[in-house]
Amino acid sequence: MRDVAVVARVSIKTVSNVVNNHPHVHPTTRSRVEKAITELGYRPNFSARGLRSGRTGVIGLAVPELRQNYFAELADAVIAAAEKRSLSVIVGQAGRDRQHEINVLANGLRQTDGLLFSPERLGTEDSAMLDDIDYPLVLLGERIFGGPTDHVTMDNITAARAAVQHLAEKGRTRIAVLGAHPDRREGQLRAADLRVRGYREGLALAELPHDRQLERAVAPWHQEDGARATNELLESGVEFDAIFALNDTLALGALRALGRSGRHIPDDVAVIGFDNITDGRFTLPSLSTVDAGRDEIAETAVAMLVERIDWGSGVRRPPRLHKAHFDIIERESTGGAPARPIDLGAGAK
Amino acid sequence: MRDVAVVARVSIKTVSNVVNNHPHVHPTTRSRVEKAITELGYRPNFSARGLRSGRTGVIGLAVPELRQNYFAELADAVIAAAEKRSLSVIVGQAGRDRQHEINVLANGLRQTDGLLFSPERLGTEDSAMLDDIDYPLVLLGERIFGGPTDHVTMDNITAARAAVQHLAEKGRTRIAVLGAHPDRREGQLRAADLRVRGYREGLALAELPHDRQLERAVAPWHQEDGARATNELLESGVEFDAIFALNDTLALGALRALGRSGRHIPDDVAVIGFDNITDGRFTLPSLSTVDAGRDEIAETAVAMLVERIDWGSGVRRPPRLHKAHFDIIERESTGGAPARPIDLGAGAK
DNA sequence: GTGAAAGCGCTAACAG
DNA sequence: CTGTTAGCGCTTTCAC
Repeated sequence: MRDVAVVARVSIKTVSNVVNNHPHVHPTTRSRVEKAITELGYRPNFSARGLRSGRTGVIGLAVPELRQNYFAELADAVIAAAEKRSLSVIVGQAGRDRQHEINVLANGLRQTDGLLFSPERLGTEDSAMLDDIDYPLVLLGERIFGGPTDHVTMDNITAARAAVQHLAEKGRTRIAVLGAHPDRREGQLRAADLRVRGYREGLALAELPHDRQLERAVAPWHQEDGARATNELLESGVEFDAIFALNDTLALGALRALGRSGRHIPDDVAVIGFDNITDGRFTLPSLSTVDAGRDEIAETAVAMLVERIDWGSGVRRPPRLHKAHFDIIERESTGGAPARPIDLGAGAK
Repeated sequence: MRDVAVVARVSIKTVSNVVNNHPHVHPTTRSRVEKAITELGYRPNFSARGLRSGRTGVIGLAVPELRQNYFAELADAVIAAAEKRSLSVIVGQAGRDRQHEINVLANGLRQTDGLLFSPERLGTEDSAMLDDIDYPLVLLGERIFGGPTDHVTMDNITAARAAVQHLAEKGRTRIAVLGAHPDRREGQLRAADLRVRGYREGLALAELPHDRQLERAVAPWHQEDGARATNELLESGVEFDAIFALNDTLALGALRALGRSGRHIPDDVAVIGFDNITDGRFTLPSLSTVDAGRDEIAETAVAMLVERIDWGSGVRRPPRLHKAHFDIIERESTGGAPARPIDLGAGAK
């Protein structure tokens, strides 16, 4: 910067003004400085800028694993939302073990102004940690009650209820659920627990009996786990005519297992997932699902985080909760018609 | 840091030594400093450290779009490889338009020590840009000849040839290829162009005729594009008994379109993709594919980038090229047996 | 409109 | 083993 100043025969301050698009710089001076900048190939040092301003212009996003399509799409949306605000995003994967998540939550991601955190293994028992957080934080996807932290999530219970109701309206009476958490304890509020609760409420509303055998614990929520759980369900001999998978990835596994077992979807078994990942549009049959408002979640979360950052650590602000809208997307796996024109195969009857 | 020093009654330097795990610090002093650190909740400022050292400890990864599963899995692998070296990763999505890619390439990602760049829209005509790059850069996934830049890629031609040979060995003679680049010009070396070249070579080796009508231009490489192209192929009336999709995502779209048209896979049409994304293991039928060595690519690329960073901008080092190993993965879509035990459905015949 | 000087938090160099 | 000093590149006063 000093070199630029020398070449342009101005002071360092003026160079700074030009770089930061400050008003009140004489056009002639400005162009002279700009010329010097290109000439010397000058590029501002953001570390230094950050040192001065206390801001890095970078936010962190911690997800369990990017290879789960939902989180990849979420990251996509978060990065896009951040870019609109000239922020970049450091992405961390913390879901592989609990300790890793604890470390991330305790320290944030280095070099960032704040963190969007989507926990996988932390639960209500860890909510005490939240009191010690001294950096801007917004939690995604789950509600840990009583915490002092902003949350962006959706109404898991109501959405799950709606999914079950959708199946019930299709005349299904033996609805299995895939993805309950293996060690379910009272008071937990993981997405899995909330959705199972919604499932039960949905059954009750539809006046369907609740059969424990139809509640299948599955973790993690990968495709192979969905396939395995479906196979177990088939082998168990329990009757069922629908599956509600607690996320789309599980549902894709279920689709495969059902297909291989010779079951017809949706005639023998209807399937609905949760998340509305892109893949679900192009399976055969295409996958009905709950659209969980991913883009709204990303946009809101980034906006909230930016506000927290701008407020600084001075005033304590009350925690906020945003619940994104959801939608039931009916596709072929629950009897919906194929979408036109793209995913309707030629010659389809 | 000064506060910590005061509380621990040592100098700032000693605090620094403790924080950086320097040797030659008296255990007593160390513990006193550590106590002060927790007491005050001190956390080092990485901007300042970066300012001093000229390093940020952050690398950039620019991919076209994270929502394409291949890139999500690549990002996953890159982040994991970076974490092993205590680096974090800023992920940018630059593939939406060409100008965006040019900007990223020209400037790198701010706040980073170097960039891993997987271009989507840039081609050989842009290779001149590479001469002006003044930061550590490693290109992923495509070879732009003659550049001064490190590349990590795979042998697209040979791999594509092997895929075609695999189909030929299965007795297929009318092999369509999905995903050729729409404006194909000579001298281009995009993955699409190289793979088409491999396709042609594979046909020649198998002594199969080359039919231009079986070469389908498709862009971008999303599932819907694969489905659409397959429908067009079906409607065109051209005979074919196999599809080689230039990536798995296209192949998934093809699987759906073929299924809806009533074609049986692999009996009527065999399908092979490219990339070995996780989804391909759980479709019905599961998808044969070319494993493109994603993890090897990520690991090598990060290692190369770290070397470039360590070398500094002083000496000009010659560009390096690493080609990852590839494998043909035979699954059901080309007649392979289902994998045991997970994705074999119960009751499968 | 522009310049001069101070200082953000840290580490490297050197001294003790 | 520990302390002192200087300076990384930038922005922010405050003068002019």
